Amino acid sequence: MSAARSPDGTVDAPAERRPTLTQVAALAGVSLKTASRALNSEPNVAEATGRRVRDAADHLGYRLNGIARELRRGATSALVGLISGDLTNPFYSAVASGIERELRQHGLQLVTANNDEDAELEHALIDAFLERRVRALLVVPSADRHAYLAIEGSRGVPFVFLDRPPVGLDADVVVIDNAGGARAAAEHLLTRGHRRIALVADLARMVPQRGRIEGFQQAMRASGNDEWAPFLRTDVHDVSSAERTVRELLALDPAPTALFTTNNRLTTGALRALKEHPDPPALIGFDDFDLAEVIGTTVVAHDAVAMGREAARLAFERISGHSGPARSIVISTSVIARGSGERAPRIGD
Amino acid sequence: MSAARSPDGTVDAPAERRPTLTQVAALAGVSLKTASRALNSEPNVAEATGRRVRDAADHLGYRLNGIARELRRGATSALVGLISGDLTNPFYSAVASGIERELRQHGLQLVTANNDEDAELEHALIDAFLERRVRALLVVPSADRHAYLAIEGSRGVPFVFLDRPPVGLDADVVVIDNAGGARAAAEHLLTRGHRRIALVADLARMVPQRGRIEGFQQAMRASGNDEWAPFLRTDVHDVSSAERTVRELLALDPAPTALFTTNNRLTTGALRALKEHPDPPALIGFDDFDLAEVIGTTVVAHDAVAMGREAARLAFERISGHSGPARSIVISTSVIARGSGERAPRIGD
DNA sequence: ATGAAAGCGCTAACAT
DNA sequence: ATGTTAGCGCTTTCAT
Repeated sequence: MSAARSPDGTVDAPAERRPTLTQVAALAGVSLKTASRALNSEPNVAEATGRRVRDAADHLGYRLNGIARELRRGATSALVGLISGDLTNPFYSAVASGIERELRQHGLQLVTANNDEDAELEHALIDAFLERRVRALLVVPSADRHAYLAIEGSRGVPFVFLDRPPVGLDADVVVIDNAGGARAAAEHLLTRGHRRIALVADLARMVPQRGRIEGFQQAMRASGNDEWAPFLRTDVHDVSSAERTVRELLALDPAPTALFTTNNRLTTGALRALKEHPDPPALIGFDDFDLAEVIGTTVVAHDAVAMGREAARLAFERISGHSGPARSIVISTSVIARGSGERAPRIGD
Repeated sequence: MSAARSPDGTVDAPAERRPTLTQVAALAGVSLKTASRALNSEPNVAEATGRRVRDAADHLGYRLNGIARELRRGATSALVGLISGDLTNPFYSAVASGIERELRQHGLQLVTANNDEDAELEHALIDAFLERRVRALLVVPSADRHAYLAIEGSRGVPFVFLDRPPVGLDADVVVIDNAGGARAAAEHLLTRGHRRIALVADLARMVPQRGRIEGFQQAMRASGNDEWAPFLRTDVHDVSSAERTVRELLALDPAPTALFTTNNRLTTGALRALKEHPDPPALIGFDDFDLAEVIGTTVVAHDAVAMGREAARLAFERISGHSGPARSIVISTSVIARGSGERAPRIGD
């Protein structure tokens, strides 16, 4: 090995040029092509020749250059891109994990990027990924329009949209049964006698949120209940504003007897507001979370890892040549009763 | 635009070859190099010429080929690799998020891979990333030896290790003050009068775990307390075995009056075991978590996002040519009292 | 079983 | 302001 470190522990200056296959071949005393064959385990290399080439490569610290290989083989990488919101949100990281595990089965590598929930940045990231010739692109979209991607789809870069359908583009999509889950949550509360039910929702312009709001409203309408209307709050986007919103709701007179929060962030905020409340309202949250069982929070659960896995599966089928109409997979939901959603309204409420 | 979809919504078969810069140049009636200049916003292109080239590119659905560019520019990508455990663990996703945000400042892109806590897979992933000519490699190592990477470091691919120092290799590293945090937690419990303190730790072969165990033991020794010894449990690796272990500890006679769990998974398990316990022991957990405030769990907190950010910073400095001795950054910890760690032992205990 | 030549798509260096 | 030539490091094609 050449000097990786000086005796004093100093890491040497970089910038040595990496050895090339030509150098390996020269050192081994064979032609370029023979060296290539040996290092790629191709047939028709004599045992002894192969050994010589591998020794030379080890000696030089040689590694095949994936960039040159990919260029020669058709300028398409083994990378699949994922563009989503911040991975500290457990929903996105669960999705990413599901994708990653599925891709690995097929020797593909996940590249992630955070769109910061910004449409312009998202567009730029998509461009960057396409320049880098990703094999497929998975997007949890923030942007409102994706028609500009149509020509890419036709060139063999499959797109799969997660959580939110694309706008102006007909592509594979994996979504949650938002309306169904919200309807089930609403019915769960109605069945226990609640009428003044507050709905705390995130940005109403986002399609999944709209689905959850509409599912909730459908259930209310179907039951002939309209006492929820004064307690509708939308465009609550982070934990602290959710906490504030819930405090305000509980200060009303009459106050709601139950809450439905439409994602994990808002549920966290609600739990903060309800902490140490002497007589907390019933609560159901969309999205399951790690400690829900410990806290006793009733949730609308769904399998975010499966969502990622299915999306990766769809993408891989397209990569493998599947063509045909755009497909749509719906991830089902289920209400998991853990106590908070089963609290009845007080007598007379 | 050429047919992206047929009238029936069918996505057409892929495999059309992508247009090249040569074709764009031909269509625009300029030379290859002029087209290159125009699309890269280089100087010395006439306004009108630039427009013509861009129109031609749009018309053909052309995108620069990042692979060819990177080959020509020196076979080094704009990618930085991260190899860590599963991103559904909030610790890893927080680290990834910190890295991602820092890299973005410098136009670098994060590529993630999950080592599944397996040393062989980790080695293979490192090889794959190096073949792909990543600019830097960030590793939360699982493997026991990294000496084989020394020659890479000398070739200008900077390595930064997170959470666990590399073995047999002198490279930049960012770690948590494990011993200090554990010592503080132990003292916190000792101060409140606890003597029979249980320690529930993950795999003892992992360096961060060893640091936490040793910090705890140091504090015990310093206080002259040795009643903790029967309650030491290590190699508890997942939520359900942590739950089981804590149940077993509490069934002992005498039972411990306090617990210290050495990471977020184990704390979750302990919380499950303690749920609905009539007289729970005191509890402090290493790693903060979202709902700790709601549940009232005292923790040893540290900034995992900052850890990622610092690691990315170190890597970027090396990419930018910094050479010099390997550096080591220690992320500090603090005990956040939220109730569970302040419960005193029962009188007489 | 091995080798020579061509070229993937682009940018750098050097004209003009 | 634009064009020409060479070549990044590899794999492919076609010899031998």
